[in-house]
Amino acid sequence: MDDENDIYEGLRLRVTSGGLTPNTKLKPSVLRHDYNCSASTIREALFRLSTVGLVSFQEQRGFRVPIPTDQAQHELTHLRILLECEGACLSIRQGGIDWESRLTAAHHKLSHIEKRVRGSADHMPLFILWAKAEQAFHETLISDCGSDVLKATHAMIYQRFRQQVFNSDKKFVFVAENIEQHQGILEAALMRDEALIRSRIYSHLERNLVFDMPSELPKLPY
Amino acid sequence: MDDENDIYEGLRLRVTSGGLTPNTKLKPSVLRHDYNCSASTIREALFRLSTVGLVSFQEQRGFRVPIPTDQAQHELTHLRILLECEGACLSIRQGGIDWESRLTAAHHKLSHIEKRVRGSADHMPLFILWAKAEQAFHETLISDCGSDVLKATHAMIYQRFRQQVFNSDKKFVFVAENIEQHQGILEAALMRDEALIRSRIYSHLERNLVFDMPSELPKLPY
DNA sequence: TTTCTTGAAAATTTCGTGATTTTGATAAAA
DNA sequence: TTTTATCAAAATCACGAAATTTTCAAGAAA
Repeated sequence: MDDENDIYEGLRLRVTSGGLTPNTKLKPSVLRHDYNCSASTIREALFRLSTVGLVSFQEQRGFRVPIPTDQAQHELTHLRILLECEGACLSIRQGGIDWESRLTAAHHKLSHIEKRVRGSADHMPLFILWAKAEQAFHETLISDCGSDVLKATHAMIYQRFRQQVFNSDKKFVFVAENIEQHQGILEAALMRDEALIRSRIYSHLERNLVFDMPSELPKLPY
Repeated sequence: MDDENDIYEGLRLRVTSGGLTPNTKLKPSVLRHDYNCSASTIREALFRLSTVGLVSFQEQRGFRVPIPTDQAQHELTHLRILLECEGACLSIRQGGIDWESRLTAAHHKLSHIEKRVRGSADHMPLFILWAKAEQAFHETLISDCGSDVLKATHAMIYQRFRQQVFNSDKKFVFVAENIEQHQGILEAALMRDEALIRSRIYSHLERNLVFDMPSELPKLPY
Protein backbone atom coordinates (compact mmCIF):
# COMPACT_ATOMS: atom_id res chain seq x y z
CA MET A 1 0.00 0.00 0.00
CA ASP A 2 0.89 3.65 -0.17
CA ASP A 3 -0.90 4.14 3.11
CA GLU A 4 2.16 2.97 4.94
CA ASN A 5 4.25 5.78 3.55
CA ASP A 6 1.50 8.37 3.90
CA ILE A 7 1.29 7.62 7.60
CA TYR A 8 5.03 7.88 7.95
CA GLU A 9 5.08 11.22 6.16
CA GLY A 10 2.14 12.51 8.12
CA LEU A 11 3.74 11.69 11.41
CA ARG A 12 7.07 13.07 10.27
CA LEU A 13 5.45 16.38 9.45
CA ARG A 14 3.78 16.50 12.83
CA VAL A 15 6.91 15.88 14.85
CA THR A 16 9.10 18.17 12.77
CA SER A 17 6.82 21.11 12.15
CA GLY A 18 3.52 20.33 13.76
CA GLY A 19 3.93 22.59 16.72
CA LEU A 20 3.99 19.72 19.20
CA THR A 21 5.39 20.44 22.62
CA PRO A 22 8.72 18.67 23.17
CA ASN A 23 8.49 15.52 25.28
CA THR A 24 4.88 14.97 24.25
CA LYS A 25 4.02 11.31 24.34
CA LEU A 26 3.15 9.73 21.03
CA LYS A 27 0.65 6.97 21.76
CA PRO A 28 -0.14 4.59 18.93
CA SER A 29 -3.55 3.87 20.47
CA VAL A 30 -4.44 7.55 20.24
CA LEU A 31 -2.85 8.45 16.92
CA ARG A 32 -4.50 5.55 15.16
CA HIS A 33 -7.74 7.52 15.02
CA ASP A 34 -6.15 10.36 13.03
CA TYR A 35 -5.09 7.98 10.29
CA ASN A 36 -7.72 5.32 10.89
CA CYS A 37 -5.48 2.34 10.98
CA SER A 38 -4.36 -0.04 13.70
CA ALA A 39 -1.99 0.84 16.51
CA SER A 40 0.60 -1.58 15.14
CA THR A 41 0.83 0.38 11.93
CA ILE A 42 1.40 3.61 13.82
CA ARG A 43 3.93 1.88 15.99
CA GLU A 44 5.90 0.74 12.98
CA ALA A 45 6.00 4.23 11.54
CA LEU A 46 7.14 5.69 14.88
CA PHE A 47 9.82 3.05 15.03
CA ARG A 48 11.17 4.07 11.68
CA LEU A 49 11.15 7.70 12.77
CA SER A 50 13.06 6.79 15.90
CA THR A 51 15.88 5.09 13.99
CA VAL A 52 16.35 8.35 12.13
CA GLY A 53 16.32 10.36 15.33
CA LEU A 54 13.09 12.23 14.67
CA VAL A 55 11.32 10.73 17.68
CA SER A 56 12.90 9.44 20.83
CA PHE A 57 12.18 5.96 22.00
CA GLN A 58 12.67 4.07 25.24
CA GLU A 59 11.92 0.43 25.61
CA GLN A 60 8.62 -0.22 27.37
CA ARG A 61 8.15 3.51 27.69
CA GLY A 62 6.97 4.40 24.27
CA PHE A 63 7.66 7.27 21.93
CA ARG A 64 8.07 10.97 22.57
CA VAL A 65 8.78 14.18 20.73
CA PRO A 66 12.53 14.80 21.22
CA ILE A 67 13.58 17.60 23.54
CA PRO A 68 15.66 20.25 21.78
CA THR A 69 18.92 21.10 23.49
CA ASP A 70 21.71 23.53 22.72
CA GLN A 71 24.08 20.62 22.44
CA ALA A 72 21.93 18.86 19.84
CA GLN A 73 21.49 22.06 17.86
CA HIS A 74 25.20 22.59 17.79
CA GLU A 75 25.97 19.06 16.69
CA LEU A 76 23.33 19.00 13.98
CA THR A 77 24.49 22.34 12.64
CA HIS A 78 28.09 21.19 12.64
CA LEU A 79 27.30 18.05 10.67
CA ARG A 80 25.07 19.93 8.27
CA ILE A 81 27.90 22.29 7.47
CA LEU A 82 30.30 19.43 6.94
CA LEU A 83 28.00 17.47 4.64
CA GLU A 84 26.63 20.44 2.78
CA CYS A 85 30.05 21.92 2.05
CA GLU A 86 31.28 18.59 0.79
CA GLY A 87 28.21 17.99 -1.35
CA ALA A 88 28.25 21.49 -2.77
CA CYS A 89 31.93 21.33 -3.72
CA LEU A 90 31.51 17.95 -5.39
CA SER A 91 28.52 19.30 -7.28
CA ILE A 92 30.58 22.25 -8.43
CA ARG A 93 33.14 19.82 -9.85
CA GLN A 94 30.74 17.33 -11.35
CA GLY A 95 27.55 19.24 -12.01
CA GLY A 96 26.77 20.59 -15.47
CA ILE A 97 24.57 23.23 -16.90
CA ASP A 98 21.58 21.22 -15.80
CA TRP A 99 22.62 21.55 -12.18
CA GLU A 100 23.03 25.28 -12.56
CA SER A 101 19.57 25.69 -13.97
CA ARG A 102 17.91 23.50 -11.37
CA LEU A 103 19.66 25.42 -8.62
CA THR A 104 18.67 28.74 -10.11
CA ALA A 105 15.08 27.57 -10.35
CA ALA A 106 15.05 26.38 -6.74
CA HIS A 107 16.50 29.67 -5.60
CA HIS A 108 13.97 31.62 -7.59
CA LYS A 109 11.09 29.86 -5.85
CA LEU A 110 12.67 30.24 -2.44
CA SER A 111 13.53 33.88 -2.89
CA HIS A 112 9.98 34.63 -4.03
CA ILE A 113 8.58 33.15 -0.84
CA GLU A 114 11.16 34.80 1.36
CA LYS A 115 10.32 38.22 0.04
CA ARG A 116 6.67 37.63 0.83
CA VAL A 117 7.52 36.38 4.32
CA ARG A 118 9.42 39.58 5.06
CA GLY A 119 6.25 41.55 4.40
CA SER A 120 3.61 39.60 6.28
CA ALA A 121 3.33 39.88 10.04
CA ASP A 122 2.40 36.31 10.78
CA HIS A 123 4.91 33.91 9.28
CA MET A 124 2.97 30.80 10.16
CA PRO A 125 0.78 30.37 7.07
CA LEU A 126 3.76 30.69 4.74
CA PHE A 127 6.00 28.57 6.88
CA ILE A 128 5.20 25.18 5.38
CA LEU A 129 5.77 26.61 1.93
CA TRP A 130 9.02 28.22 2.97
CA ALA A 131 10.29 25.07 4.69
CA LYS A 132 9.70 23.01 1.55
CA ALA A 133 11.46 25.56 -0.65
CA GLU A 134 14.39 25.91 1.76
CA GLN A 135 14.91 22.18 1.83
CA ALA A 136 14.62 21.94 -1.94
CA PHE A 137 17.24 24.64 -2.42
CA HIS A 138 19.76 23.05 -0.09
CA GLU A 139 19.12 19.61 -1.53
CA THR A 140 19.56 20.87 -5.06
CA LEU A 141 22.81 22.45 -3.99
CA ILE A 142 24.30 19.03 -3.31
CA SER A 143 22.23 17.11 -5.84
CA ASP A 144 25.06 16.51 -8.32
CA CYS A 145 27.66 15.35 -5.84
CA GLY A 146 27.31 11.85 -7.24
CA SER A 147 26.75 10.15 -3.89
CA ASP A 148 23.36 8.83 -2.86
CA VAL A 149 24.75 7.96 0.55
CA LEU A 150 25.87 11.53 1.12
CA LYS A 151 22.53 12.89 -0.04
CA ALA A 152 20.55 10.49 2.14
CA THR A 153 22.69 11.27 5.17
CA HIS A 154 22.34 14.97 4.57
CA ALA A 155 18.57 14.64 4.25
CA MET A 156 18.45 12.89 7.60
CA ILE A 157 20.52 15.52 9.36
CA TYR A 158 18.64 18.33 7.66
CA GLN A 159 15.31 17.00 8.94
CA ARG A 160 16.55 16.77 12.48
CA PHE A 161 18.09 20.20 12.24
CA ARG A 162 14.81 21.73 11.11
CA GLN A 163 12.93 19.91 13.87
CA GLN A 164 15.43 21.15 16.42
CA VAL A 165 15.21 24.84 15.55
CA PHE A 166 11.46 24.76 15.01
CA ASN A 167 10.79 23.10 18.35
CA SER A 168 13.25 25.19 20.31
CA ASP A 169 12.04 28.13 22.35
CA LYS A 170 13.70 30.86 20.38
CA LYS A 171 12.09 30.17 17.07
CA PHE A 172 14.53 31.71 14.65
CA VAL A 173 12.92 29.82 11.85
CA PHE A 174 13.26 32.71 9.51
CA VAL A 175 15.54 35.70 9.70
CA ALA A 176 15.97 38.45 7.15
CA GLU A 177 19.62 37.67 6.47
CA ASN A 178 18.56 34.44 4.84
CA ILE A 179 17.61 36.27 1.68
CA GLU A 180 21.03 37.62 0.86
CA GLN A 181 22.76 34.53 2.20
CA HIS A 182 20.87 32.23 -0.13
CA GLN A 183 21.63 34.65 -2.92
CA GLY A 184 25.30 34.56 -2.02
CA ILE A 185 25.39 30.78 -2.02
CA LEU A 186 23.77 30.66 -5.43
CA GLU A 187 26.31 33.09 -6.82
CA ALA A 188 29.24 31.15 -5.44
CA ALA A 189 27.83 28.01 -7.01
CA LEU A 190 27.48 29.63 -10.41
CA MET A 191 30.99 31.05 -10.09
CA ARG A 192 32.17 27.54 -9.27
CA ASP A 193 34.22 28.91 -6.42
CA GLU A 194 34.61 26.16 -3.86
CA ALA A 195 36.38 28.11 -1.17
CA LEU A 196 33.78 30.83 -1.43
CA ILE A 197 30.80 28.49 -1.24
CA ARG A 198 32.32 26.78 1.79
CA SER A 199 32.64 30.02 3.68
CA ARG A 200 29.19 31.19 2.63
CA ILE A 201 27.51 27.98 3.71
CA TYR A 202 29.36 28.30 6.99
CA SER A 203 28.24 31.90 7.46
CA HIS A 204 24.68 30.97 6.60
CA LEU A 205 24.48 28.35 9.35
CA GLU A 206 26.89 29.88 11.84
CA ARG A 207 24.25 31.49 14.02
CA ASN A 208 22.95 28.05 14.93
CA LEU A 209 26.29 27.04 16.39
CA VAL A 210 25.87 27.61 20.10
CA PHE A 211 29.44 26.88 21.16
CA ASP A 212 32.74 28.00 19.75
CA MET A 213 33.98 25.87 16.94
CA PRO A 214 37.37 24.60 18.01
CA SER A 215 37.64 23.52 14.42
CA GLU A 216 39.60 25.57 11.93
CA LEU A 217 40.48 24.58 8.41
CA PRO A 218 40.85 21.15 6.91
CA LYS A 219 44.15 20.71 5.11
CA LEU A 220 45.37 17.93 2.84
CA PRO A 221 43.55 15.34 0.72
CA TYR A 222 40.92 15.02 3.41
CA MET B 1 12.53 -6.97 27.14
CA ASP B 2 16.10 -7.18 26.07
CA ASP B 3 15.07 -9.84 23.57
CA GLU B 4 14.07 -7.17 21.12
CA ASN B 5 17.55 -5.77 21.01
CA ASP B 6 19.19 -9.19 21.04
CA ILE B 7 17.26 -10.12 17.93
CA TYR B 8 18.21 -6.87 16.27
CA GLU B 9 21.88 -7.39 17.09
CA GLY B 10 21.77 -11.03 16.03
CA LEU B 11 20.29 -10.17 12.67
CA ARG B 12 22.68 -7.28 12.22
CA LEU B 13 25.62 -9.59 12.72
CA ARG B 14 24.24 -12.05 10.20
CA VAL B 15 23.70 -9.52 7.45
CA THR B 16 26.98 -7.71 8.00
CA SER B 17 29.40 -10.54 8.65
CA GLY B 18 27.38 -13.73 8.54
CA GLY B 19 28.59 -14.87 5.15
CA LEU B 20 25.15 -14.56 3.58
CA THR B 21 25.02 -14.40 -0.19
CA PRO B 22 23.94 -10.95 -1.37
CA ASN B 23 20.32 -10.74 -2.47
CA THR B 24 19.35 -13.58 -0.16
CA LYS B 25 15.78 -13.26 0.94
CA LEU B 26 15.23 -12.68 4.64
CA LYS B 27 11.91 -14.29 5.47
CA PRO B 28 10.45 -13.50 8.87
CA SER B 29 8.56 -16.80 8.85
CA VAL B 30 11.83 -18.71 8.49
CA LEU B 31 14.07 -16.63 10.74
CA ARG B 32 11.61 -16.76 13.59
CA HIS B 33 12.76 -20.28 14.39
CA ASP B 34 16.37 -19.19 14.96
CA TYR B 35 15.26 -16.76 17.63
CA ASN B 36 12.03 -18.47 18.65
CA CYS B 37 9.77 -15.51 18.44
CA SER B 38 6.97 -14.52 16.13
CA ALA B 39 7.38 -13.38 12.55
CA SER B 40 6.15 -9.92 13.46
CA THR B 41 9.04 -9.43 15.85
CA ILE B 42 11.54 -10.42 13.19
CA ARG B 43 9.81 -8.15 10.74
CA GLU B 44 10.16 -5.21 13.08
CA ALA B 45 13.86 -5.81 13.55
CA LEU B 46 14.39 -6.11 9.78
CA PHE B 47 12.52 -2.88 9.36
CA ARG B 48 14.84 -1.08 11.68
CA LEU B 49 17.81 -2.54 9.85
CA SER B 50 16.40 -1.34 6.56
CA THR B 51 16.10 2.26 7.72
CA VAL B 52 19.81 2.17 8.47
CA GLY B 53 20.62 0.67 5.10
CA LEU B 54 21.80 -2.70 6.36
CA VAL B 55 19.04 -4.63 4.61
CA SER B 56 17.18 -3.63 1.50
CA PHE B 57 13.43 -3.49 1.53
CA GLN B 58 10.72 -3.31 -1.08
CA GLU B 59 7.08 -3.00 -0.26
CA GLN B 60 5.19 -6.27 -0.59
CA ARG B 61 8.43 -7.95 -1.62
CA GLY B 62 10.09 -8.39 1.67
CA PHE B 63 13.64 -8.01 2.85
CA ARG B 64 16.93 -8.96 1.22
CA VAL B 65 20.64 -8.84 1.88
CA PRO B 66 21.87 -5.75 -0.01
CA ILE B 67 23.89 -6.28 -3.16
CA PRO B 68 27.36 -4.72 -2.91
CA THR B 69 28.27 -2.46 -5.80
CA ASP B 70 31.39 -0.49 -6.67
CA GLN B 71 29.36 2.68 -6.48
CA ALA B 72 28.14 1.95 -2.95
CA GLN B 73 31.63 1.01 -1.80
CA HIS B 74 33.00 4.26 -3.15
CA GLU B 75 30.31 6.37 -1.53
CA LEU B 76 30.57 4.68 1.84
CA THR B 77 34.34 5.00 1.82
CA HIS B 78 34.11 8.65 0.87
CA LEU B 79 31.76 9.43 3.72
CA ARG B 80 33.76 7.40 6.19
CA ILE B 81 36.83 9.43 5.34
CA LEU B 82 34.95 12.68 5.71
CA LEU B 83 33.44 11.80 9.09
CA GLU B 84 36.45 10.07 10.50
CA CYS B 85 38.84 12.89 9.62
CA GLU B 86 36.52 15.42 11.18
CA GLY B 87 36.00 13.34 14.30
CA ALA B 88 39.68 12.61 14.69
CA CYS B 89 40.69 16.26 14.32
CA LEU B 90 38.10 17.39 16.84
CA SER B 91 39.29 14.71 19.24
CA ILE B 92 42.84 15.92 18.83
CA ARG B 93 41.70 19.40 19.85
CA GLN B 94 39.37 18.38 22.65
CA GLY B 95 40.62 15.03 23.88
CA GLY B 96 42.84 14.78 26.91
CA ILE B 97 45.24 12.27 28.31
CA ASP B 98 42.34 9.92 28.84
CA TRP B 99 41.64 9.86 25.13
CA GLU B 100 45.28 9.14 24.37
CA SER B 101 45.34 6.20 26.73
CA ARG B 102 42.08 4.72 25.49
CA LEU B 103 43.30 5.01 21.92
CA THR B 104 46.62 3.41 22.77
CA ALA B 105 44.82 0.57 24.51
CA ALA B 106 42.49 0.01 21.57
CA HIS B 107 45.44 -0.01 19.20
CA HIS B 108 47.32 -2.44 21.36
CA LYS B 109 44.47 -4.96 21.22
CA LEU B 110 44.00 -4.49 17.50
CA SER B 111 47.67 -4.78 16.70
CA HIS B 112 47.94 -7.97 18.73
CA ILE B 113 45.19 -9.59 16.70
CA GLU B 114 46.53 -8.31 13.41
CA LYS B 115 49.92 -9.85 14.01
CA ARG B 116 48.27 -13.19 14.70
CA VAL B 117 46.14 -12.90 11.57
CA ARG B 118 49.24 -12.39 9.44
CA GLY B 119 50.54 -15.75 10.58
CA SER B 120 47.52 -18.01 10.28
CA ALA B 121 46.41 -19.30 6.90
CA ASP B 122 42.69 -19.20 7.47
CA HIS B 123 41.60 -15.74 8.62
CA MET B 124 38.03 -16.75 9.28
CA PRO B 125 38.19 -17.81 12.92
CA LEU B 126 39.96 -14.60 13.93
CA PHE B 127 37.79 -12.41 11.77
CA ILE B 128 35.03 -11.69 14.26
CA LEU B 129 37.63 -10.74 16.83
CA TRP B 130 39.49 -8.55 14.37
CA ALA B 131 36.31 -6.83 13.18
CA LYS B 132 35.37 -5.90 16.73
CA ALA B 133 38.85 -4.55 17.49
CA GLU B 134 39.01 -2.60 14.22
CA GLN B 135 35.71 -0.94 14.92
CA ALA B 136 36.70 -0.19 18.49
CA PHE B 137 39.92 1.47 17.34
CA HIS B 138 38.25 3.68 14.77
CA GLU B 139 35.47 4.58 17.17
CA THR B 140 37.91 5.47 19.89
CA LEU B 141 39.72 7.65 17.39
CA ILE B 142 36.71 9.93 17.15
CA SER B 143 35.36 9.31 20.63
CA ASP B 144 36.29 12.71 22.06
CA CYS B 145 34.99 14.82 19.21
CA GLY B 146 32.19 15.97 21.48
CA SER B 147 29.38 15.19 19.08
CA ASP B 148 27.03 12.26 19.62
CA VAL B 149 25.42 12.95 16.28
CA LEU B 150 28.75 12.67 14.49
CA LYS B 151 29.60 9.48 16.33
CA ALA B 152 26.22 7.88 15.64
CA THR B 153 26.38 8.83 11.98
CA HIS B 154 29.87 7.45 11.69
CA ALA B 155 28.82 4.20 13.36
CA MET B 156 26.06 3.81 10.82
CA ILE B 157 28.32 4.40 7.86
CA TYR B 158 31.04 2.19 9.32
CA GLN B 159 28.62 -0.73 9.64
CA ARG B 160 27.48 -0.41 6.06
CA PHE B 161 31.06 -0.05 4.90
CA ARG B 162 32.08 -3.26 6.68
CA GLN B 163 29.09 -5.08 5.27
CA GLN B 164 29.93 -3.86 1.80
CA VAL B 165 33.54 -5.02 1.72
CA PHE B 166 32.80 -8.27 3.53
CA ASN B 167 30.03 -9.22 1.15
CA SER B 168 31.82 -8.13 -2.00
CA ASP B 169 33.55 -10.70 -4.18
CA LYS B 170 37.08 -9.55 -3.66
CA LYS B 171 37.21 -9.94 0.07
CA PHE B 172 40.01 -7.59 1.02
CA VAL B 173 38.82 -7.70 4.59
CA PHE B 174 42.33 -7.79 5.88
CA VAL B 175 45.51 -6.72 4.16
CA ALA B 176 49.01 -6.57 5.62
CA GLU B 177 49.33 -2.80 5.17
CA ASN B 178 46.71 -2.33 7.85
CA ILE B 179 49.23 -2.99 10.56
CA GLU B 180 51.52 -0.09 9.78
CA GLN B 181 48.62 2.14 8.76
CA HIS B 182 46.90 1.76 12.10
CA GLN B 183 50.22 2.37 13.76
CA GLY B 184 50.66 5.52 11.70
CA ILE B 185 47.24 6.82 12.62
CA LEU B 186 47.91 6.25 16.31
CA GLU B 187 51.20 8.13 16.07
CA ALA B 188 49.63 11.09 14.30
CA ALA B 189 46.98 11.22 17.02
CA LEU B 190 49.54 11.24 19.80
CA MET B 191 51.53 13.88 17.95
CA ARG B 192 48.30 15.89 17.69
CA ASP B 193 49.05 16.59 14.07
CA GLU B 194 45.75 17.18 12.33
CA ALA B 195 47.02 17.49 8.78
CA LEU B 196 48.98 14.30 9.21
CA ILE B 197 46.12 12.29 10.66
CA ARG B 198 43.88 13.47 7.82
CA SER B 199 46.26 12.23 5.20
CA ARG B 200 46.89 8.96 7.02
CA ILE B 201 43.20 8.20 7.43
CA TYR B 202 42.81 8.96 3.75
CA SER B 203 45.67 6.63 2.80
CA HIS B 204 44.30 3.91 5.02
CA LEU B 205 40.93 3.88 3.28
CA GLU B 206 42.03 4.95 -0.18
CA ARG B 207 42.16 1.45 -1.65
CA ASN B 208 38.41 1.16 -1.17
CA LEU B 209 37.75 4.16 -3.38
CA VAL B 210 36.94 2.64 -6.74
CA PHE B 211 36.74 5.85 -8.73
CA ASP B 212 38.99 8.87 -8.91
CA MET B 213 38.27 11.43 -6.26
CA PRO B 214 37.51 14.63 -8.12
CA SER B 215 37.87 16.12 -4.70
CA GLU B 216 41.06 17.84 -3.62
CA LEU B 217 41.52 19.86 -0.51
CA PRO B 218 38.97 21.69 1.59
CA LYS B 219 39.93 25.27 2.20
CA LEU B 220 38.49 27.85 4.54
CA PRO B 221 36.42 27.62 7.75
CA TYR B 222 34.76 24.52 6.37
C1' DT C 1 5.52 15.49 56.96
C1' DT C 2 8.12 12.20 54.37
C1' DT C 3 9.05 7.70 52.63
C1' DC C 4 7.51 3.04 51.26
C1' DT C 5 4.24 -0.23 49.84
C1' DT C 6 0.27 -1.69 47.31
C1' DG C 7 -2.63 -2.63 43.53
C1' DA C 8 -5.65 -1.26 39.93
C1' DA C 9 -5.58 1.23 35.49
C1' DA C 10 -3.09 2.31 31.42
C1' DA C 11 0.37 1.64 28.06
C1' DT C 12 3.64 -1.25 25.62
C1' DT C 13 5.10 -5.39 23.29
C1' DT C 14 4.39 -9.81 21.36
C1' DC C 15 1.74 -12.97 18.85
C1' DG C 16 -1.37 -15.73 15.50
C1' DT C 17 -4.71 -15.01 11.88
C1' DG C 18 -7.01 -13.61 7.72
C1' DA C 19 -6.92 -10.67 3.64
C1' DT C 20 -4.11 -9.19 -0.16
C1' DT C 21 -0.26 -9.53 -3.20
C1' DT C 22 3.61 -11.74 -5.33
C1' DT C 23 5.89 -15.74 -7.16
C1' DG C 24 6.75 -19.40 -10.22
C1' DA C 25 5.51 -23.47 -12.62
C1' DT C 26 2.59 -25.19 -16.31
C1' DA C 27 0.10 -24.78 -20.38
C1' DA C 28 -1.57 -22.21 -24.43
C1' DA C 29 -0.56 -19.14 -28.21
C1' DA C 30 2.52 -16.90 -31.52
C1' DT D 1 11.65 -21.73 -29.80
C1' DT D 2 9.82 -17.72 -27.59
C1' DT D 3 6.22 -15.19 -25.51
C1' DT D 4 1.94 -14.75 -23.00
C1' DA D 5 -1.85 -16.42 -19.89
C1' DT D 6 -3.37 -18.95 -15.95
C1' DC D 7 -3.64 -20.24 -11.36
C1' DA D 8 -2.23 -22.57 -7.15
C1' DA D 9 1.31 -22.09 -3.54
C1' DA D 10 3.77 -18.99 -0.75
C1' DA D 11 4.85 -14.71 1.28
C1' DT D 12 3.71 -10.13 3.02
C1' DC D 13 0.99 -6.81 5.58
C1' DA D 14 -2.51 -4.98 8.75
C1' DC D 15 -5.21 -6.08 12.58
C1' DG D 16 -7.09 -7.09 17.28
C1' DA D 17 -6.24 -9.39 21.38
C1' DA D 18 -3.41 -11.57 25.02
C1' DA D 19 0.58 -11.08 27.95
C1' DT D 20 3.84 -8.17 30.13
C1' DT D 21 5.43 -3.97 32.06
C1' DT D 22 4.99 0.66 33.74
C1' DT D 23 2.47 4.40 35.89
C1' DC D 24 0.47 6.63 39.67
C1' DA D 25 -2.72 7.45 43.24
C1' DA D 26 -4.09 6.07 47.88
C1' DG D 27 -2.95 4.17 52.20
C1' DA D 28 0.53 2.35 55.73
C1' DA D 29 4.78 2.92 58.14
C1' DA D 30 8.52 5.77 59.86
